[in-house]
This record gives sequence, structure tokens and C-alpha cells, in this order.
Amino acid sequence: MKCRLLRPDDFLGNSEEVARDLIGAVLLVDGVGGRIVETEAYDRADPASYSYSGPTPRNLAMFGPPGRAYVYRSYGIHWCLNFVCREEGHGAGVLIRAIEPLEGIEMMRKRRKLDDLRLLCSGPGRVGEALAITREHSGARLDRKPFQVFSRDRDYPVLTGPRIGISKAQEVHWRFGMSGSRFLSRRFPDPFTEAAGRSD
DNA sequence: CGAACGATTAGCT
DNA sequence: GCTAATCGTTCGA
Repeated sequence: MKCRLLRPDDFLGNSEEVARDLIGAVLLVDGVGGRIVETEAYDRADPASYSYSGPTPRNLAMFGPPGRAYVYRSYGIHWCLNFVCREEGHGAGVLIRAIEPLEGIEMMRKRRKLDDLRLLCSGPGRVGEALAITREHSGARLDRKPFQVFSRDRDYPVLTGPRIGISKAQEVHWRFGMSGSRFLSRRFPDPFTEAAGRSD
């Protein structure tokens, strides 16, 4: 499988499909970033999504064209990066929760004021800080400067589980992670210890 | 117009 | 594991 730059057409699928396909992709912002190891999918018909109640000033970019960034402020503190998908006006997106640092590591350490590689980009707020994401990026195309998103170079085993930090739709397992990665923001629950009868 | 609440993180127990 | 920090956004009165 050969890497190529992802374009808007690559984001036309459902958010859960796009989120799973992004595991192993490489995200760079101004040449700084790494391999995406954890994502979450959100959709308009999804009580846990900010797009659930329709367009507002805050979530407007999520209703824009696919293949663009949607950035929101989390807990009044953090900037979190999403990729808009599906179709314009739908309100679907993929939250980038963790990446494995590959490029510009010293720059990311400086921005994060932290040496520990494992904690540099292991969480949506940490990704935002390490890549210097701000509201300015919201609505920007992902195939234009400063963004570069490369398709995954091969298949990776993917874990699924409930999304983090939400109170609604806990039963929807739209969190995806690269199996075995040490850069996940949290461990995935062991499927064999969960309540029986569930299907991902 | 005021109150409540996060798609979180760091730091301490 | 628990909680404070911290503030933009949303929603009800």
C-alpha cells in the first residue's frame, strides 16, 4: 500500500468509516506531527455530537464541506482538531485524539513544555497544543498548507470501544485505536470483560 | 441575562 | 482514582 495525500473525496464516507481508515494515516501541520493512532467519530444523528442540535456558531465548520478542519475549544482550555466528513451540511466529523510523534519532535516538546514522548500528543488537547492548532485552522482545507494528511501505508489492527468523556450514547463504539500503540490517550476496555451481547 | 456544563488535562493521593 | 482549573457556548427564564 502506497502513501498518498488525502483529498476532500477521501472524506465522503460515514464518520465511523473515515475514523477507522485514518488509523495509521500521517498528519502534519507545518511539517510537524506524526501517525494518527486514535480517533473518534461523531455524526449529526448522534446525541453525543456537538452537531446533534443543528448548526450553531461554534460547530458551523462541521456543517461545511468535507475534507476540512473543524476546531473547537474544549473545557475553555484546549483546542481540539476534527476532520469534517460525509457531505456538506451533514454535520459529521472525526476527532483526532492521539498521534505518534514522528516529525518536528523538538518543536512539539517546546510547545508542550514537556519531554516525555509518550505524553506529547496522547489526547485531543495535547494534539492541539503540540501542533499549535487554534480557531484559525477551523474551516481550512486539509489538502492545503499548513495541513498534510497522508493515507496509511498498510493495514493496522484496529481496536474499538466507547468514546471518551461523553455522557450520551455510551453504547455507540465509535472510538478507534491502533492496536499495540503506546501513544493511545487511554487503554481500550478489554472486550472480554465487558457485558456480553455487544456488537461493534 | 445568568447558570450550567463540557468530545480535557495535570497534579496529587 | 479524584479534582481543580478555566471559559466559551448553549439554554432556560
